[in-house]
Amino acid sequence: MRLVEIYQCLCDETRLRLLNLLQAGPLCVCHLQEVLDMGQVAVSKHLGYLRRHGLVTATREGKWRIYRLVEPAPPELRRHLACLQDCTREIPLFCEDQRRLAARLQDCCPSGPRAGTREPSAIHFRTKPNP
Amino acid sequence: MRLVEIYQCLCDETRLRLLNLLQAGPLCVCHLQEVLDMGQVAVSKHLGYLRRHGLVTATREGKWRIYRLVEPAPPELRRHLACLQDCTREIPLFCEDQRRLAARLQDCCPSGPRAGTREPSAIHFRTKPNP
DNA sequence: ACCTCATATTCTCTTAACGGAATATGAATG
DNA sequence: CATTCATATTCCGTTAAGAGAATATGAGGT
Repeated sequence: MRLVEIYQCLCDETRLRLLNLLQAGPLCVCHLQEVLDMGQVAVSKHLGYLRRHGLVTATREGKWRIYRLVEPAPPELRRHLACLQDCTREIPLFCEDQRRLAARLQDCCPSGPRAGTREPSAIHFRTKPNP
Repeated sequence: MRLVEIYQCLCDETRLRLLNLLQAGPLCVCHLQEVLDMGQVAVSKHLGYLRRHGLVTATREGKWRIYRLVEPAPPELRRHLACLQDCTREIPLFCEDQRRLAARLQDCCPSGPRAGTREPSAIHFRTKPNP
C-alpha cells in the first residue's frame, strides 16, 4: 500500500468519520449513514473509495453489507490509524459520532454496546437496522 | 489546524518529499528543486500550498527564500509528521532524497552535512546554492 | 414470480488540483 | 538604474473529486 494512497483516503472529512466509527468494530452501511446523517449515495461512495484503496473490506450478511477495517492492516496503515485515533479522541465531532453510534447500537442490540464486534452478523439478525 | 487540512497537505507525493527533506532542517527552494528534480513552478506551488495551510513558514534571506517546518507545530501536526517519518524511513524514494540532499549540502557547505540547521542563512551566504 | 429493502452504479454538474509556459516581483549587484 | 537571480503568480488545459438524482443489482420475504 502506497503512503500517498493512505493520505488520499484520509483527506476527506466524511471518510475520517467513517474510519473513526469503524475503529470500534464492523458496521453496516445504514448504521453509518444514520450516524453521519448523510445521503445513502455519499456514504456508499466513500465506503467504496476506502474499499478500492484497501483500507476496509466488505462482506454480505443477508441483505446488508458489512464494512470493517482491513485485517490484518499493513504496518503503515496501522500506524496512521493509531495516529488518527489519537487525534480524533479530542475532536468533538468524532466523539459525538461515537456517542450516536453507541446509542444506535443500544436500540439495535441491547445486550451490549458493541455486541456485534465478535459476531458482526449478530447486529443485523437480532433486530433490523431500520425497524 | 483542522485534521483534514493536514491530510490534504500530505496527500500529494511531491509534498511528502518536501516535508521529508524539511524534517532535517530549513532549506531554500533551489535546493529542494534540485533534489526533487522538478520544475521550479511545481516546487514553488507546493511550498506555497504547505505555507497557506500552516505546515511550513518562509523567510527571506537575501535573494533566497528559506522554508522550514512551522515551529512550534500544533500537536496533531507533530504526531502526523512523526508518523510520516516512521514510514518514510523505509521507503527508497525518500531515503534517496535525503542522500541527494546531504550530497548537495556537502558541495554547498563542506563544514558539515547540516551546517545550516542552526544558522539557516549560513547555507546561502557561504556559497551560492547554484554556483 | 413479484416486491421490498439495502446498497451500488451511472450520469451530470461543479469545483479543486496539478503541471507547464509565460510573466511578474523583489533583492542584490554592477 | 539596469540587469540578474531566486522565487511567486497567472493563465491554460487536463484530470480527479464530490454531491445529488435517477437507476440498477441482488438478497429475502410473500
